[in-house]
Amino acid sequence: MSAETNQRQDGPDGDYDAEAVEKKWQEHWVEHDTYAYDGDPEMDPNTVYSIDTPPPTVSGNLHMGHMYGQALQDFAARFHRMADEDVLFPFGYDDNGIASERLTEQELGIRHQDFSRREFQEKCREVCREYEAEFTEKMQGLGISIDWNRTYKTISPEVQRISQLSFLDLYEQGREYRKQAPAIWCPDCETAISQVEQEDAERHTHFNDVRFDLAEPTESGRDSFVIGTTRPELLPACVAVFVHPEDDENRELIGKEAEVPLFGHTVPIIEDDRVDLETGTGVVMCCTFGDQNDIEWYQAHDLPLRVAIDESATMTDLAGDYEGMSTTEAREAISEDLDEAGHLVDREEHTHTVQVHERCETDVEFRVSEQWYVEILDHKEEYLEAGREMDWYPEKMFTRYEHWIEGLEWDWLISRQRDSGIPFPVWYCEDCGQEVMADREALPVDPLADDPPVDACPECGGEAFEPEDDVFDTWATSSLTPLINAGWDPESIGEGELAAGDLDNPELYPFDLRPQAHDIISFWLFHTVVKCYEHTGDVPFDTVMIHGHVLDENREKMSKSKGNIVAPEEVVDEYPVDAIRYWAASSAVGDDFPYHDKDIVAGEKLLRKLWNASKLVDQLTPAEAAEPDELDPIDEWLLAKLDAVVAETTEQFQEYEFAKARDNLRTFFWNTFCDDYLEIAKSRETESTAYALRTAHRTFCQLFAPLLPHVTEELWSEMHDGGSVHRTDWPEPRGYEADLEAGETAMETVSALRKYKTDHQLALNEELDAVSVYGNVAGMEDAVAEVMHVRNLDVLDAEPETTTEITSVDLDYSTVGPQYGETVGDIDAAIESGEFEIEDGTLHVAGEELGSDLFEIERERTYSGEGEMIETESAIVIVRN
RNA sequence: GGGCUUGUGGUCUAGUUGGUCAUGACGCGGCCUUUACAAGGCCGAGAUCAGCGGUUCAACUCCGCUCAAGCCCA
Repeated sequence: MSAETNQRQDGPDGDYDAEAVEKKWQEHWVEHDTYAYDGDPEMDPNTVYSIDTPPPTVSGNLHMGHMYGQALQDFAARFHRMADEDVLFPFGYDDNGIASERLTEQELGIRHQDFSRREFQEKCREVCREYEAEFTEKMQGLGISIDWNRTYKTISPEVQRISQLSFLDLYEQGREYRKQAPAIWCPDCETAISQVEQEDAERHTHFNDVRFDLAEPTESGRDSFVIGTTRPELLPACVAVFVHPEDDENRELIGKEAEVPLFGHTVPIIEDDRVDLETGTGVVMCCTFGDQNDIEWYQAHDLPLRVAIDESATMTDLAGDYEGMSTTEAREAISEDLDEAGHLVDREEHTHTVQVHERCETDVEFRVSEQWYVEILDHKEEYLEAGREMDWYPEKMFTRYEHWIEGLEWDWLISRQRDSGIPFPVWYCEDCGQEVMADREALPVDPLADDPPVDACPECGGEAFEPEDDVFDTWATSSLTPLINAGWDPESIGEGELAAGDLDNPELYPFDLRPQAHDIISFWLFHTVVKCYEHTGDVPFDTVMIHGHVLDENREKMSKSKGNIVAPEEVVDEYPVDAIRYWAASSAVGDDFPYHDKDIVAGEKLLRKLWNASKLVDQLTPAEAAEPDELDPIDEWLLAKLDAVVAETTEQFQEYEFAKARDNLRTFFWNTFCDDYLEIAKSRETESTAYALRTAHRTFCQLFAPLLPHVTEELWSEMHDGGSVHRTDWPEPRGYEADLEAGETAMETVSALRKYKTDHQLALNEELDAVSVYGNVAGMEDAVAEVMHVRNLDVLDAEPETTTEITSVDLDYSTVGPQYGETVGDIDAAIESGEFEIEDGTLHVAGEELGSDLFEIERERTYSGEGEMIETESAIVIVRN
C-alpha cells in the first residue's frame, strides 16, 4: 500500500483543467507507486486479482488497438483493486524476434547478416531500449494502473532462462522432436515461419501454358499435353505430373512418362483425385515445392526431392543454366526460353493471391529443413477441455478457439533461423548426431558461445559438437507470460505439473484474467494454453476477455496502405484521457467498433458536468456531514436509488460489462443526481440533504473511478479525505428503503411542471400560484414545491373532477396470448374498431370475456375545472396560475 | 471457398428466457440565465430494427436464404 496521504484541499474551483490535472496525477501515481503489487506469496489466491497482460511488440508505435485494449484491462484492474485486496497489473515488452530485428535494421540502416549474432543482438537491445522508454512514457500518459516495478522484456536473461527451461521441460516430457520436413519458409528473412505468420497478398503475374512431350505416345497416338503454371521456374523441380482418375480426356496419360521441357528429365504421370478438374488443363505438375498440395503428393506418393530453389530463393545447380538467378529472374528467363523452344503454348496476364510473410511481405516458399516441433495434435482434446474450463467474455469467442483446435493439421514449428532471439539450448554430436541438452542450472545458454555440458557424446563418445544456431519462435516465449509473471523456475523438469516452490508468486497462478484481441486467439491464447498446460497441468486462466478491433470511421480496418490510421498521440493531444476512456467503454466487449472523435465529446461533457456538479455539492455542504437520525424522504429516496446503482454497477464490472456500467452510472449521475435531485437540494439546506449529497458524491466518485481515474482522483483529493480514491474500498449498498414509487411520482410532477413552464414560455424560476397533485408523493411535497417555486401545493385525496372517455384497451398479451391463441387477432380487431364493452371490470369483446387482470383501460380525461391539468404516468397535476 | 461474428433514427449504441408505445448519446429544430454547468436545462422531430421467406396468437428477438462489413482459416 502506498504511503501517500492526501490532505483535503479547498474544494473544486473554476473550470476543470483536464490537461493539468491528468498530468499531475499520472506523475503522482508513478512516483508514489500507487498501483504497486505487494507480492506476498503467502497471500490467499482468492484475494489476489492477477492479469496476464499482452506484451506489445516493440515497433515504436502505439496504436488505437493498444489504447483500447489497455483501457479495458485497466477498467478491470481498477475495479478489482477496489473490490478485492490486491491486483497484479504488470507490463511486458516483446522485444524478441523478427519485428525488433527489422526495427533495428531500419533504425540503424544496417543488415543483420553483416554482424555476429551477439553484436547484432546488442544493437537490437540498444534500439529497443529507446523505444521501450518512449512506449513507457506513452503508456503512463494514458493513466493505466500498471505496476511499473513489475515489467519484463522477452529478451531479458530471466525470460531467456524461462524459455529454455520450457524447451527442456517439454523435451524431457517427450513432447518435442526434431524432424526434416517441409516448412513454410521466408527467403528474405531466411527462416522457417509458422502457418500463422503468413498473410494474403495480391500479385500480378502470368499464367503460362507449357507443353510437355510424352516419352512415348499413347495408344491413341497422343504425344504431348499442356499444363498451366504461374511458376515456370519450378520446372527443374518437377518430380511428377498428376491427372484425375475421372478425367476422360487425360486418363490415357496415366502410367506414361513425360519429359520436362528445357530440363530434359522424365517424370511419371500419376492419378490422384486431388487434381482440381475445374481449373486449368486438368493436368498438373508436382514440384519440390510449389504449394501445400505438392507436399501432400510428395508424402502420399513417396516422390523424390528435387530442390531447385535454395534458402534465399536462388536457383540451385539443378536449374542448370539458370543456377544463381533469383526465382523471379528465372521465371522470366525460363518462360522466354520455353517460348523459343516452342513449348510455350499460351501466356496471359493473371492476378492471384499468394501467401507472403507478414513481417516483410516476401512470397513464401516451402522448404525441407531440420526443424524443431512441439507435438500438439495428440492433445487436441485436452486443449479443448482447457478452453471449456475458462470463462469467456464474450462467450461466443470460445467457438473460435474450438474451431481453431479442431482444424489443426500440423504440429507447432518452434525453430527460427534468426540472429536475434532466444537460442535453443542444444548441441549435436558431430559423429552420431545425438542431441545434447544444456543443464538446467546453466540456463540461459547460447550454444554458439557456450560449451556443451559434456566432454564426450553419451551415445558414441565423440568429442566434437555442433551448436544449434536456431532461435525460438517468438510465440514460444510470449506463450509463457503467465509463468514469467509468476516467476517460474522449477527444481525438476519433465514432470508436467507444478511442484511447491516452482513459482516465486504461486498466489498469482492461474491468472484471473487474460485480456486480448480476437485476432490472436489462435496465436497467443492457444499457445499459452498449450505451454502452461503442459508445464503445470493447469489451465492458466480463470477468465479470458476478448476485445474487438478499433475500425476507422467507415467501419473499415485501419491500415497503413489505406492511410486511415488514427494515431493515439493525436487523440491524446486533443482530448482528455478520461474522455477517451469513456469512449473506450462505449461498446460491448468483443465487438469491433468505429472510431469517431465526436464520440469522445460525450466524455468531455461528462467530465465538465462532474466537475461543475461537484463544485455545487462542495458549496452546499460542509466537509463532514454526519448522518442524521432521521432522513427526509427525498434524501432517503436519493440514497435508495444510489444503493441500487451500486449493486448494479458492481455486478456489471464483475461481468466485464463496462458499457452497461458506464451508461448506468451516467444516467444516475446526470439525470437522477443532477437533473432531479441536485436541483431540489439547492434549496434545502438541511443536515439530511447535506448528508445525502456528500454520501452520493463520495459514492459515485468511487463508482466512476475505474472509468475516469483522473477526474475522480482530483475530486477525491479536493473533497474527501484518505489518500487515493483508487485504493479505497469499493462501495456497498447501505440498505436504504425508501418509497421509490413516491419518488418517481414526485419527479414526474416536477417534470410536468417544467413542461408547463416551457409550454407557457415561463422561466423555470417563475413562481406558480397553486398546484394540486393527485398521486403518491409521500413526504416530498415540500421538495417539489420548493424546486418549482410553487406558493401553494396540495395533495388531493380523490381524483379531480374530470370527464373520462375510454379510448382504448391495452391487453396483457403475455397472458392473453397463450390463453386465447388464434382469437387474439379477432380481439385486437374488435378493440381497434371500438366494438367492446366493459362491465363490472370484465371486458366483453369478440364473443369472449376477459377478466380485469388481462387488460388495462386507456382513458382520455377532460378537465373542466379551474386551471390546467397535466397527466403523468402515475399522477395528475393541476396548475392554477 | 469454409468457420465465427456484426448489421437497430443522419451517426454511434442498449435491448436479459419471443409479449405489441424499441434505450441512450451525438447531431437537428423550438423554448428557457433555476444557487454549478448555455460546452447547461426543458420540450420536440427523426427507425418499415440490412433484405426476403418461415415458425408462432405474437418476431428486433427463434430458423433458413440473400446482401454488406470484420476477424480467422483454406
